[in-house]
Amino acid sequence: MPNKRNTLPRDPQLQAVQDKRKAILDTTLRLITSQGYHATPMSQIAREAGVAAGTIYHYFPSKEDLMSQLYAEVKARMGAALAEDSSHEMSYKMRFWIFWRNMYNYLKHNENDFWFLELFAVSPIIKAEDVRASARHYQSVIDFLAFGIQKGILREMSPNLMAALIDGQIKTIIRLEIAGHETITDKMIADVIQGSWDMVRIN
Amino acid sequence: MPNKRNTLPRDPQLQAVQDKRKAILDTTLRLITSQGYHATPMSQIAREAGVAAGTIYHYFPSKEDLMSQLYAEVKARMGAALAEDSSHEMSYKMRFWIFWRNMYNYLKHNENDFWFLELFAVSPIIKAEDVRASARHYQSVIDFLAFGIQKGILREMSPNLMAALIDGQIKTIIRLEIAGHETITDKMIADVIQGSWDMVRIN
DNA sequence: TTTTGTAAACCGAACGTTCATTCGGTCGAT
DNA sequence: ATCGACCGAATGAACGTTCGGTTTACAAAA
Repeated sequence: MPNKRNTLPRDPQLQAVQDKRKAILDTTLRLITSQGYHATPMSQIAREAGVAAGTIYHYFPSKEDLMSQLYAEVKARMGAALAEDSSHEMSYKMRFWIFWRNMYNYLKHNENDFWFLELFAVSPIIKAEDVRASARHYQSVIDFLAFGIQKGILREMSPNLMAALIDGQIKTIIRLEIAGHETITDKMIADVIQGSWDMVRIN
Repeated sequence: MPNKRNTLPRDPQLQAVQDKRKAILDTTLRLITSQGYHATPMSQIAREAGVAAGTIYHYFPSKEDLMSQLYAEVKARMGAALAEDSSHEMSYKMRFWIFWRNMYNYLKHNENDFWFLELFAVSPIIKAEDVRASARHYQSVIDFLAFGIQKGILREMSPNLMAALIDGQIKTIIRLEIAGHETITDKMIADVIQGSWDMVRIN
């Protein structure tokens, strides 16, 4: 592969470029989740990210596109977190349990990511196309559920429906936990995991 | 009770007043759910509701307050729908089933209400105070679940957690159904109800 | 090594638009 | 004659985006 285009740029410059871009994305995530979309002006993002307003437009063509790219990054981060510590050598139930815990732990310890996804799951700002494009990060989970059905471990049910139901349960308990109206004990978490499992497995 | 203040105003006038207020609320609900908050100007609400912009401010002090009042009305509507056709003479499981179906049917046949609640459940526009104030409409459900626990029918679990989990499951399946990516059969609905029931009952 | 060329990164004041809200006034009912 | 309902043009603030100019990075030329 003598193709020169594959040569990586020098480190310091790449780093600097990523720093600004990252600062903008991080600041946007923080402000949007605490203030909402329409209450977060570009000028504030610029100020708190330590860049000029015009600089944002060097990296992102518009506010809307900034949101789309941020959405994609957050989705990718969570997709990566999902697969951790899972191996094909474990029992099926064990792998199910690990997927569940990975998603739960990730969302619980990344509240901004959680709220951002919640906000934009229902918002007309993120286009259906962006949502579809990000779905690929979760294909491994869908495949895992389909495999379980095929092996006769899980009930005959659409894997997408299954995934959505489990996703809903995890997000429900995290919402309660973050809201703080309810103290969530480890036993409650265990109960909900067991509930998820009982919901999809063949009895 | 000779108190004159309890006398109802004459019908035609009251009707007229309610018509404008209702037209504003209905139009707001329709536009917000299809366009989002920040993309729905007061001028458009006024135009499509058939009133002048200034008139909205005769009924609502601000856009934000208009949202709060609309939120309260939608919550109250759904709370009322929940209790229908339920009677203390039925079996516990039957009443559980009816609550579930009532909420499911209501949200499925009132998509605008559903999306509005979804939008504002996570939006900073609706204040925590409004959310808390609307919770009373669902007290009957919480009481019903607490009663089931006390009778030894349901698992020892916080009724609020139970209610949130079931609420989450209903909304999850409706989201899938409205999105249309997944064809939801009656059997799938029955499966999910059964799943909800298995999740909370003592086996 | 030093100078020069140049293109990308960056800045922030300025622009044009849009929006929530106001207000002076009209209308209709009593 | 009075008062609340209602109107819609006007207002002023806030916003997303643009743009002319400055700085920085780096390599080719001297």
